[in-house]
Amino acid sequence: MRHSGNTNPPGRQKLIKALSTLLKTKHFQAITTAEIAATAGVTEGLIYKYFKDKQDLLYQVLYEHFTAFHLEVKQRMAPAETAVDKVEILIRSSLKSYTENRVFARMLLLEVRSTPAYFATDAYGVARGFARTLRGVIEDGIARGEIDRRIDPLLLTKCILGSIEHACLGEILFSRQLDVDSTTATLSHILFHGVRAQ
Amino acid sequence: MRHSGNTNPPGRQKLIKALSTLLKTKHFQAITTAEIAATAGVTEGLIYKYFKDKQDLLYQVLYEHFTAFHLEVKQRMAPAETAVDKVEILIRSSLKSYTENRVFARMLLLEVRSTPAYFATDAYGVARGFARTLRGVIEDGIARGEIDRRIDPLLLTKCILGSIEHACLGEILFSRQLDVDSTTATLSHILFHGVRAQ
DNA sequence: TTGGTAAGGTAAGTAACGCTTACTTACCAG
DNA sequence: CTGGTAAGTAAGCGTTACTTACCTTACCAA
Repeated sequence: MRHSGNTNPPGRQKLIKALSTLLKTKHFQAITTAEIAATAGVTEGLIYKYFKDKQDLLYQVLYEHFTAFHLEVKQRMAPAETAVDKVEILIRSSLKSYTENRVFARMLLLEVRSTPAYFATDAYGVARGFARTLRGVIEDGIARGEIDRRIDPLLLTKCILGSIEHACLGEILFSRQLDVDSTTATLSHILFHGVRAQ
Repeated sequence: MRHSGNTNPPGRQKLIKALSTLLKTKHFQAITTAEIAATAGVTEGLIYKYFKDKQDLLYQVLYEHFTAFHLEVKQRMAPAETAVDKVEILIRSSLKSYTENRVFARMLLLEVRSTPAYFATDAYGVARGFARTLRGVIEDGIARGEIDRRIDPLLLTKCILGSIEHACLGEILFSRQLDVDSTTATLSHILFHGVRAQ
C-alpha cells in the first residue's frame, strides 16, 4: 500500500530522495536505515512513521519511478496507428528507459523481486498495469487482423516483456552500453517475422 | 567459488540439504543461520567453516541443482537433428523443470539475483554455460541455413531465455499450474513463425 | 607407544542492524 | 488559552550474521 492520506510531509519526501540517491552507488541490501536517515537529514525513527519497514520504502521509491515510466510509454504509443508500431514503440521506450535510468532498472529487474512482499505492493500493481496495457495493444491488433489470432495474447505479452528484460539485463548488470535502436529492430524482427530462414 | 578440495564432509552435506528443505516453506531472507544449523543438526559456526557466508551457501545449493539441470537439457537435446527441434526441447525442458522444481526456480529467477555477489559465483557460471549451449544451437542453425542469418544469435538467445522465464514466472510466484506442452507450442510458434497475420 | 598434525565440529560471544517505544515540539481550530 | 493532532526525536532492545578460541578424533611417522 502507498502512503494514504493527502499530506506528503517534508520528512517523507527527504527519505524517498535519500534512498534514490544512495541506490546510485550501492545496492539496497548494503544500505542501512541509519545511512538513509543521515542522508535525508532526519532521524531513523521517522522512517517507521511513514513506511512499514525498510523494504516498504524501496517499494514506494519504485512506485514513483514506475508510474512515471508507464505514463510516458502510453503517451509515446498513442500517436501510432498500428498495433505493430505501438509494440515497437513500447520496446524502444522500455530499453531506452532501462538503460538511461539504471537505478530504476536494477530496482525493478533485480532488487525488489527477491521478497514475496513485493507482489502485494502498489509498485507491483503498476507493473501489472503496464503488462495490461501491452496486452490491450495485442488484443486490439488481433481484432484488427494485424496479429495472428491463433496466438494467446497473454503469452505473447509475457514473451515480449521477458525479451525486453533479458535483452538489456547483461548491459545493466555490468554497466555496458546498449544500442537501443538496433536491439529494438532485431527484437521486433524476431517477434513479427520469426527466425526461420526465408 | 565452489568448495575446493576433494573432501565433502557430512556437516557440509547436511547444511546444503537443510537449506534446500527450508527453502520449500519460506524464502531465503526469512531463513536464519540458527535455523539452518538446527535443521542440519550442527552448530551455527560450522556454516562458516565451509561457506564464506549465508549467501554463499545459497549459491552452492543453486550450483548443484543448476549443474544437474544443464546436463539433463543437453542430454535431451542431443538426439534431435534440427536446431529448431533442439530449441523446442530446451524450451519444454526448462518449463518442465521450473514448474516441477519450484524451489529451484524461485532461487534462480528471484532470490539470488538481488545481490551483485551472485554474478561472480560458480552458479552464475553455469547459467552462462547454459546460455552458451543455446547460443551454440542457434549458431549451428544459422550455419545450416535453418535460421535467418540476419538475426543476431546472442540477442535471440536472450529473447528465448527471457520468454521462457516470463512465461512461467507468474505460475511459479502464485503456485498456479502451467500447461507445459501448450506453452511450449505457442512460444515456439511465436519465435519461429512470428506473430504477424498470414 | 608416542607425539605431532590436521580436519571436523563446538560454544560462547560481539558488533551491527532493523525496528520500537516513549517522549517533545509545532501547529491550528474552536 | 486550550486541547488535539501531526511531525519529528532520542535512546535502547532483540535478533541476526558472523568471529574467535577451543575441543575431539583420526591418522601416521619415528
